Amino acid sequence: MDRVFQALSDKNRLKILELLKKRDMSVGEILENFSITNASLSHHLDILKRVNLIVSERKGQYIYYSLNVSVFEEIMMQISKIFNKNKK
Amino acid sequence: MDRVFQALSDKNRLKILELLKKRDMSVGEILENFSITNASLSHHLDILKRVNLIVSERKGQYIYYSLNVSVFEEIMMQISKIFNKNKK
DNA sequence: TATATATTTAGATATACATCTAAATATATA
DNA sequence: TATATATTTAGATGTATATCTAAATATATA
Repeated sequence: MDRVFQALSDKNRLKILELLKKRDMSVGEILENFSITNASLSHHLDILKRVNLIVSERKGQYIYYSLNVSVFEEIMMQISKIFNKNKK
Repeated sequence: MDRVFQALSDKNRLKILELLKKRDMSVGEILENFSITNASLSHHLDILKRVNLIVSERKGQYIYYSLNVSVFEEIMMQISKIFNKNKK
């Protein structure tokens, strides 16, 4: 769980999630919103992918990224567990 | 928001929250559950306090820490925002 | 095969972070 | 005033992280 929070603890990665909230995007499209290199962006995408916050799918030359909404419930539950007093 | 996630991204700090979920504890009581120095623990408590995840209250010689449940709703809402597609 | 898109690798740099030790400071109690 | 509890400060160390440049690799398309 700490690795998920770690993945969420960077402004640029939160911004990536914000972008993907609106619509699925290719790496190039995502990149337009940042002033970092594609190598750095790939690194951030890798981190988000490793903890299952995003998923990728190739479409022709492009690789499209999207939010992995299915992991959302799990994260909410974990956080809920942390704060729910009087419960195991 | 990234600062909250940053605060949550350390195993020891998550463990502190786990402990305080069960009951309020003094620093000494918390410390018994770790093998770090009191200086390091104070540092972690400071980080959690700065983002309002915990609050402290002096009782005589002791200072008791407890979860700040009121911030819970806010965090859940923020995370919900990140993942809720089709919504601003 | 050449080009476009993306990832990966390697090495470099700078910053942040977790931890320690040791000492100083602060507050409350005996 | 001496002791207990906790925080803070300062300096040190080691590791992790974000970023870069440059090059290599992979996949798909023209």
